[in-house]
Amino acid sequence: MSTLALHPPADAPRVLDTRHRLLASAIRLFGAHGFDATTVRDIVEAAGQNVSAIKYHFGSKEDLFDACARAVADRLRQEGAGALIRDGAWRAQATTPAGARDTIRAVIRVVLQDALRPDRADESRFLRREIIHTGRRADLLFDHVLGEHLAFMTGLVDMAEGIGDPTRARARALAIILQVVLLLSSTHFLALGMGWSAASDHIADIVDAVYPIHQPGGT
Amino acid sequence: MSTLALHPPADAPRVLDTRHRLLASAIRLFGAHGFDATTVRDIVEAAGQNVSAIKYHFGSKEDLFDACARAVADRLRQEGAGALIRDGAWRAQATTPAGARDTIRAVIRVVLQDALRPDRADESRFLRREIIHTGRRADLLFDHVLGEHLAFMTGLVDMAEGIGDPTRARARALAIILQVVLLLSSTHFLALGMGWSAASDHIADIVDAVYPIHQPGGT
DNA sequence: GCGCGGTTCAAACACTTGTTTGACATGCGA
DNA sequence: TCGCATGTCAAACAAGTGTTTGAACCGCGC
Repeated sequence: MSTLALHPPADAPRVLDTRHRLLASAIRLFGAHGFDATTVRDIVEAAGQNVSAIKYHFGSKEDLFDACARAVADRLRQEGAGALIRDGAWRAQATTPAGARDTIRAVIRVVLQDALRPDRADESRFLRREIIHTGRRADLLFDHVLGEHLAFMTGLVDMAEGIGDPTRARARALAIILQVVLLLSSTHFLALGMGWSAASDHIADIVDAVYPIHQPGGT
Repeated sequence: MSTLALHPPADAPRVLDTRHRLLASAIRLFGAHGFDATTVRDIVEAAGQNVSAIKYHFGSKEDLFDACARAVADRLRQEGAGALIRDGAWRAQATTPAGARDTIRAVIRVVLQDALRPDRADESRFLRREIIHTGRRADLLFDHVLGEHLAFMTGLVDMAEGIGDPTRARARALAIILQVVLLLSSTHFLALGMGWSAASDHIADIVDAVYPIHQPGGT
């Protein structure tokens, strides 16, 4: 069972364990199938709990979903790609266009690897589904997670491509991020179009597709 | 009411009219909210019909959805961007890297405009949702619509960027197509990230973001 | 042991879902 | 006009949904 993620409670009073098991199961199932297609009975069964535990601990199915969104935002911000992005080392090597280009490719690679880590896959999928599907808490996840990525990528793209115009740089950064988000999520499309069964086997290829070394302009 | 799309029946026996109204409403609602979130009562109410009309004319909700997928595939293949792509004129100007780059941008622009046409918006949204969400007939729509786009774009990208390797060119083309698909669909994300309320107002900006003139390699 | 707040449980509730039913309306040839 | 196939309709059905209920259980201070 892979429900052990999400702050494994060390001291763990019984009630906290129940809450965490419910949250982990809900994040996994909401992320995999969406809000409507996930039933509260699926969630409690996966967590080994009773239906009424949701009302008792969270209030309702919607409240549970909100708690999932907040938990995902907190975790990805503190431990996920967000933390890597805030690492100052990236900016040091992005002071020239060529350096910024290498940095963009490195960042994309790190984000891909991080999103595919088994202990982050559930939260990452939840985030992507909210973004792609415009879920009910997409705004929260954008404010707490994606917004930071977008600002960071905007600076890199501006330097790498010498854009100058902030709006254009921002749009370009958004397009790059959306590519990563969708390429990670549309596994069926990757299989149909490329014959790739798992994105994790083709991280380098995806980096090349999203931000190629050989640019349209030359070689 | 905008349910008048999709082969407005000229001769129109009563039964065909009913079928078409149901199909049009179903495509619109399935595309807007997805299979699970759309109820048969929503569909028949929008079409001004009775619940049992679905069983009588299509068999079941799933069969109705299949009919929608086939109708969307047929229409977009014959009249949508697919027909534009098969136009031989594109290839004539794509015999040099610079010409191919211009062609790619022109194709993206045409695809965007076509997808946003009021009389194609419903089918386009249905297609995008199936692709993004890996719906139950994503394979059919890929085979009949997207596959053609991918092959066409692969050739253009290969020429434009001098890639050579067919797999890399295909992956790059896939990434470009997915960008367009997602940028068209994630209106909420466009609003949060860019402050753009409607994609139709920013087609030129989106083309620049997906396939910029100024390339990473230099200005 | 006793009582009590916090927690869990099986069962039931109210509602929506896709589907089915049987009656009714319509058009058309004999 | 009759018979009949074709469409349509309101009503009901069975299953699944989120939610609520009231009793039982647990751990702890007294």
